[in-house]
Amino acid sequence: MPQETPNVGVLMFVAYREMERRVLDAVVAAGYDVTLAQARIFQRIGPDGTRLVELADQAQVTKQTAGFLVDQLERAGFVERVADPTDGRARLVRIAERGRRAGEIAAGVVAEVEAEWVAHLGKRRMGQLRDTLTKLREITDPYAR
Amino acid sequence: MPQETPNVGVLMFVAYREMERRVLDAVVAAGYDVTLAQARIFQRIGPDGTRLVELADQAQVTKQTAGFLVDQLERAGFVERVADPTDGRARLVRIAERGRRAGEIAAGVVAEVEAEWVAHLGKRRMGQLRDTLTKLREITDPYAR
DNA sequence: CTAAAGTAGTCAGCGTATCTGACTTTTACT
DNA sequence: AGTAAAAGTCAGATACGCTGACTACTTTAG
Repeated sequence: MPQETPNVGVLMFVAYREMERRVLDAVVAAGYDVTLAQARIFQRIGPDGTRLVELADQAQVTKQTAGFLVDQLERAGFVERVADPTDGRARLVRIAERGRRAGEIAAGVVAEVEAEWVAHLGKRRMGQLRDTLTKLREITDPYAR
Repeated sequence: MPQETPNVGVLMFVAYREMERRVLDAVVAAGYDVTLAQARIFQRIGPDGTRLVELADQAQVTKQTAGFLVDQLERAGFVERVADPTDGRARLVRIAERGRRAGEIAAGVVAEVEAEWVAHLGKRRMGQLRDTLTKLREITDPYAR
């Protein structure tokens, strides 16, 4: 679909990609050696831990892939696996201390990039953008929390 | 960066991913066997053909990776390589007949998904979204055409 | 007008990410 | 109790993407 005026999806991709690149670069530069795929999984872990299959669904990869990435994150000390008290089959992937520190750096960069966007778009349009995307999520994200 | 209220980047990713998945599924279902990575390159090819390095830059992969994917697209008959008349070092990747047909299917699905978004958001907000993202592209896409 | 520097693209080798399919263990339903 | 479903793992295969090194052509500077 070659086009001079990219569709809305592509426009979102471009901006997203910029955010992702900036965040990952900063986290890696801070000495937390994490890959893009690992970060995409890590990002989805909830405050009380999340099951592997849920992470897989949300990141849109198979559970095998998610398991593979969680293995790496665990070996690097970013996450830990604990038994799920409510279901003997399941285990919860939880953010560990080192992961928390890396997450804080990431959050800082996210705030920084968003501030740049506000500076370029203006506060009003940035607010609209966030609201519209949140609304759009209702029909595009089956795993909306 | 686990969070209940995802940042704007993640929100864009979710919607983008939905669009991408829908388009790719439709194209593959129509018998055009193309992978995600191939589609991301293909999508960037301009109407008069585009150089490999440009495709690589825009898709944010190395030129080797882009070359690898263009090889596959060429073998499958989606694109063709022609010499660049203005520069003997370069060749232009151009969309071939089969690619054009696949691109038409993709464009149809894009229109369909966008129509769903308009139905959910309203015409006004969809217009704002497009405008805002286009504006945002000024600072997030160094390769904006 | 030639030497140096830069750009387009390819080749080779490697590691990461992702998939499909098959299996184990534990729930949940009837 | 007995079967179906769900969570997770194991094994094997493929696709993707990277770095480094190379060739060929073009541009620039002296």
